[in-house]
Amino acid sequence: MRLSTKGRYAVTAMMDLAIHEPKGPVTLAEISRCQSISLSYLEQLFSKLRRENLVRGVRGPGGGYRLAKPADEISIAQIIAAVDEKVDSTCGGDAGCDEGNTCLTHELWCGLSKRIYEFLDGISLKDFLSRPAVQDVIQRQNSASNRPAFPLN
Amino acid sequence: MRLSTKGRYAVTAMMDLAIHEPKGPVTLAEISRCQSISLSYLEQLFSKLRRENLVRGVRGPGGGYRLAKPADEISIAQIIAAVDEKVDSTCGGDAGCDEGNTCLTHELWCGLSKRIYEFLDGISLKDFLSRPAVQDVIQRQNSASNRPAFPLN
DNA sequence: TATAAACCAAGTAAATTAGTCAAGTATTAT
DNA sequence: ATAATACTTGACTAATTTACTTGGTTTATA
Repeated sequence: MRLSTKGRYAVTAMMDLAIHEPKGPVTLAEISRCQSISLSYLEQLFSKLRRENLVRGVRGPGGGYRLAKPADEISIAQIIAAVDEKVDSTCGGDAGCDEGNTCLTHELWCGLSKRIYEFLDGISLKDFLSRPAVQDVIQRQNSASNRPAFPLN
Repeated sequence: MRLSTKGRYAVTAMMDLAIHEPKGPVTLAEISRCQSISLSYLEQLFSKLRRENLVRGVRGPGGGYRLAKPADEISIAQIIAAVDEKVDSTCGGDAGCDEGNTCLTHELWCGLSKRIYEFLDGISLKDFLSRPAVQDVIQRQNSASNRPAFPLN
């Protein structure tokens, strides 16, 4: 488990999708504009998210991306794991330490790493949707058309 | 909060210190050899750990590093925060999104980030010391002299 | 058919991580 | 005192990862 800006981008983008879910697909161009991330970088991230079956692309005009499953089946851990290259990390085994203490600390780290994963796996996108502030946004979007007639490009 | 190999190095090195605490100071050279991390890189990391008052250097022959406080007062979060440069990360505020949804997702991320920190702050080095496998090592080191008469350099 | 979107791939720039080198300073054993 | 040990600091380099760029191709809608 690894935690960097890359993972943050992916998670916030997924939150965006989750929030807009009732409204329909969200385009990467919108996310790019809103979150100030380059479009092509988003494309790369979403290509990985798609490969892990977390999002589904809808092609053509009016298309975009939406969640591939219900928000309560998508955990933060899944999102981060999807975009991070798995650097299998520890316990190469070739260290050759005096007393085997080496692999003891490695083992301890693995244990910690596992706990972090489990922690993040216990938090789903739906947990965010339940926040009052988010609910407000969803309400607003359902009640009125928010697409401006002349979108700024 | 950020989680990378850098933080892992710091945490495993600190585990090492905690395990050897009863025996006395641990030299960076030993950690370098055992964990296959370059000595100078360790020096950089430990310089940061010392600045945050997590370790204490003992100079002169027979010297090394030891924990600056009891193992139950040092959390994983503290260690990782010490070696990571704080990239204050989110909510630059200059994005200028249509409906303020931007800062909503940022806010959600900040909430998550805080929860991760709290989680890691709830895990102390002492938690590792309580593991049976670690206790064995400490026992072995207390009972017999482990320093070889002719250390390999 | 024109357009708006996802999709794809190769390459580049910037940032971070990791390691190296070198010249110190402090401490202790002898 | 002196030498050995070990920490301290800074500047520099290489490798890796992150982020972005460019230039396309498909696909679906209108």
